[in-house]
Amino acid sequence: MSATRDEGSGTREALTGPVEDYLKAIYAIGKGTGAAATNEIAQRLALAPASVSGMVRRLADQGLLAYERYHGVKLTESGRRAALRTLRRHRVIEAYLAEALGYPWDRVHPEAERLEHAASDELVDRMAATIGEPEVDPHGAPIPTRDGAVDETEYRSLAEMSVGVSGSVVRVSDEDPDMLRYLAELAIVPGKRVTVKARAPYDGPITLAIGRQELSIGPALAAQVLVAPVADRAAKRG
Amino acid sequence: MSATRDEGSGTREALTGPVEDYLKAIYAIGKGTGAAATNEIAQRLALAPASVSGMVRRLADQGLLAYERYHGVKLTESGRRAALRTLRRHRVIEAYLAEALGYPWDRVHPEAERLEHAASDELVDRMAATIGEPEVDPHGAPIPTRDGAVDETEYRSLAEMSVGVSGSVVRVSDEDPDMLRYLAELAIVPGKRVTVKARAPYDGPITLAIGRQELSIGPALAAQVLVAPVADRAAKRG
DNA sequence: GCAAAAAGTTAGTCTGTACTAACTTATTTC
DNA sequence: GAAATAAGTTAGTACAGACTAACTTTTTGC
Repeated sequence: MSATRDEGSGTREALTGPVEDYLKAIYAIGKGTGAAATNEIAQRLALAPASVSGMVRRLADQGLLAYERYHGVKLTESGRRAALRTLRRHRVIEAYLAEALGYPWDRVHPEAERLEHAASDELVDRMAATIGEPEVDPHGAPIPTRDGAVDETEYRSLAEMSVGVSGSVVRVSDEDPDMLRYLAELAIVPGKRVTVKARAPYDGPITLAIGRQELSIGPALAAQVLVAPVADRAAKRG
Repeated sequence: MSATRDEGSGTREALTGPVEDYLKAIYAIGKGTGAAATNEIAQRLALAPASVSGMVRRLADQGLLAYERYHGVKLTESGRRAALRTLRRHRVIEAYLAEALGYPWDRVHPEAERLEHAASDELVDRMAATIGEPEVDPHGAPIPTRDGAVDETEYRSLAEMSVGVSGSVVRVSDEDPDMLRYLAELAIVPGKRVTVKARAPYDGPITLAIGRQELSIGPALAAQVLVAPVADRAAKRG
């Protein structure tokens, strides 16, 4: 607490790729406000925990994180802004690749993962404008605005819905290409209306109605599909 | 010549950004075949010559360069291929930014300079396809094909043309935004027909006819504008 | 409430890419 | 062809970001 060095001015110098990745990971874990554990960060970034300890210290020195030894980290306001800037880049790029360049939705993620560190704000804004300022990326994740506002609504997953309840798919996890292809095959994509028809005990399969189709998926998959509640008269009519 | 380590296999591992920059610079200096001097590379990349000595050694170890101490470097076949891959990325990206996203031609270069290291081959190919497989970038530089073929025609610059001769502007240097804006103002852009009307002695201004306009530019600027010869009947009719 | 397990940190090392300062080789000039 | 200059190299250092191994702190389970 001696506060000798005056860091914290550091908000304008461009961040490196790895730094942006740390901030994104911490944001994702803490959902904006919560704390992130060293091991969780390490796992998400596929790094050794020791590497995270080192980096986290540096980011705290730069005023991007609040860090207390042995007790995880939280984003500061400036860290949060930086994370959201990167998230915006990532999602705008994903949306642009899909819309303007015909990328299939299972392949936008890795490309965006690299481009997000290289694209300028101007480029990202032009991309967004070109495809009509989308509000979500191809997987349904909300795109932060230029000034760092995001919809942080928490949705429930298909795995948490009771039998008989209907909902509208709003978002699916974007990182596993195989899973995305499978979901697309099943027509489980953002915007679709689904109803939980049955749920087998002991973590068994969940049976869904989508349009006229009925199908079953495992609970692990169901947990990756986020759903918004829907006025339930539709649930009765299937 | 003991050939203990088997390098040279190294053609498939992705190259780092700095490595791609070195290869591009060496290609640009040697125009594909010639040799590049340490100091020239250093100057082009804005690095200390000592740094270049170090990197050049490593690139030679990887089989990308032929290097003889105190005597500069040359690209090997594999180095040349890598350089052309980066050059293709760069120029396709420039063309795409201008065509598809409305970037002004004086601002595509720095953006492409960063994106060229992050974009996948697939992305670059999709960009090229989307804008109709262009053969040149916005400054007139030829775009290498997927399999590494480039038009290496050497054109003469406006500074080298004799009075009375006409030509068609094929290419301008792409690195100085101010210069590009000025050239655009003067309508000296690829495709334009120009005729050298006069040339003042002692490195004085060069007077050109472009369409109905007549204007003078300094020899330094003229040297940055490459021109293809044109059947000279047009020269008389101005 | 203490031992075992889990989580986190430090210490020391490595690689890539840069730097400066000092030295060596090549080229130019008279 | 030797001295001066230019060009290029080595030696030593730095920094970012990663690693493993060994240690410390916190949490958990009985």
